[in-house]
Amino acid sequence: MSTRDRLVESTRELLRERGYTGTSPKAIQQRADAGQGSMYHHFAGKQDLALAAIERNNEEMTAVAERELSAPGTPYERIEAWLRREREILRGCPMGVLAQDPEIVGSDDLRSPVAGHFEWLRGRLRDVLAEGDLDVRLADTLMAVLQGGYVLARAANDTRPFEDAIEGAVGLLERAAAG
Amino acid sequence: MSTRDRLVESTRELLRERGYTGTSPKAIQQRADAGQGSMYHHFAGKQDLALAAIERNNEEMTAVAERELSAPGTPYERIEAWLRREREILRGCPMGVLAQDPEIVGSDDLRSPVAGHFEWLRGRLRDVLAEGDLDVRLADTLMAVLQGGYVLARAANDTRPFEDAIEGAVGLLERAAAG
DNA sequence: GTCTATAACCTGATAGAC
DNA sequence: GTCTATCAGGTTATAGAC
Repeated sequence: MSTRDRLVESTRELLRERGYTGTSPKAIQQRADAGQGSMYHHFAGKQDLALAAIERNNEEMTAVAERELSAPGTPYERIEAWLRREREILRGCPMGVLAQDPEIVGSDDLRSPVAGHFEWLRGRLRDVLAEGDLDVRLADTLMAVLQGGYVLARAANDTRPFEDAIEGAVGLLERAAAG
Repeated sequence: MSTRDRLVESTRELLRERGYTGTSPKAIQQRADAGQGSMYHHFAGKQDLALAAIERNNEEMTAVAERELSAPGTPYERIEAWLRREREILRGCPMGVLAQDPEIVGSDDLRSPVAGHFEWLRGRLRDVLAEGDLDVRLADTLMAVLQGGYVLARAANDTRPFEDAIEGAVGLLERAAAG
């Protein structure tokens, strides 16, 4: 792995663990085993590093969700599979934690790529919901259950609130899909 | 307002605007128009200030939710009223933003009071759901829709995802309450 | 209760040698 | 590409005078 790649991977890990505000260039360098000069050779600074990390997150997360949402099965089944996918709940959602960081929310340059991922997902979910004759506004409801589930689980330091939130949503959706 | 009270109110504002990690004692002093020595006379440090701010948030938010959930009306109507209450969406939930801050999640001293608020709300919602013969796990689902709605809205810098998430949830809940 | 001084370290970078 | 030196300012306090 190149120094550049190690810097990006270290940034991704640290952004998820500590958020943008809580992540320093120094910590990134240490985790990547790269020097100060090396880091500033490859990237213009902290924001530039974060943008590269967000782009990688976006690529990976989009690929995973697309696989589930375009799999064989009914619209309900595909959405259920996406909702129930195993997640590292207490580590937080790699994109969601960024969407909550005040410094990211306050900067259009940093916020836009995060917003872009959620826009893509919203659109993709709406397609599948429409295919199943379901209310397309449920795209936001279901995405919110996931993001809020992370919030509640991390507050409780327990995965249970996340799991209950998902099961409750699956139950309601099943009813709507059947009806 | 006493210096002490101004310090607590300034801390509440800053925690909501910038999170725990992004809030410095210096910024609190400046907003409260209090000196360094004054702040350290009233509080042991940043964490102590945050604990006082979280406690005030808890008192206020508990009172507001309790009013809605114990109002006259059917269980469905009371939950709908709570879900649809007007909120300052793009400022984020005062408790939710704390539940997402890595430094808070990583410290039991800071996380516990935040967790306590959500536990209270979960219990109160379960009471109302049970009264309406609804699945009590929906307490977490509905709380998650709210928290996740904030996340999506702030990512988009637009209240629409929050509003759609809530409307979708109200629709599903109405169906379940009718069924 | 409030003030100023001091501390030791971190922050996010820039400069220029190698 | 990577290194070390340097920088102005912030961070989270503690100490002791007033």
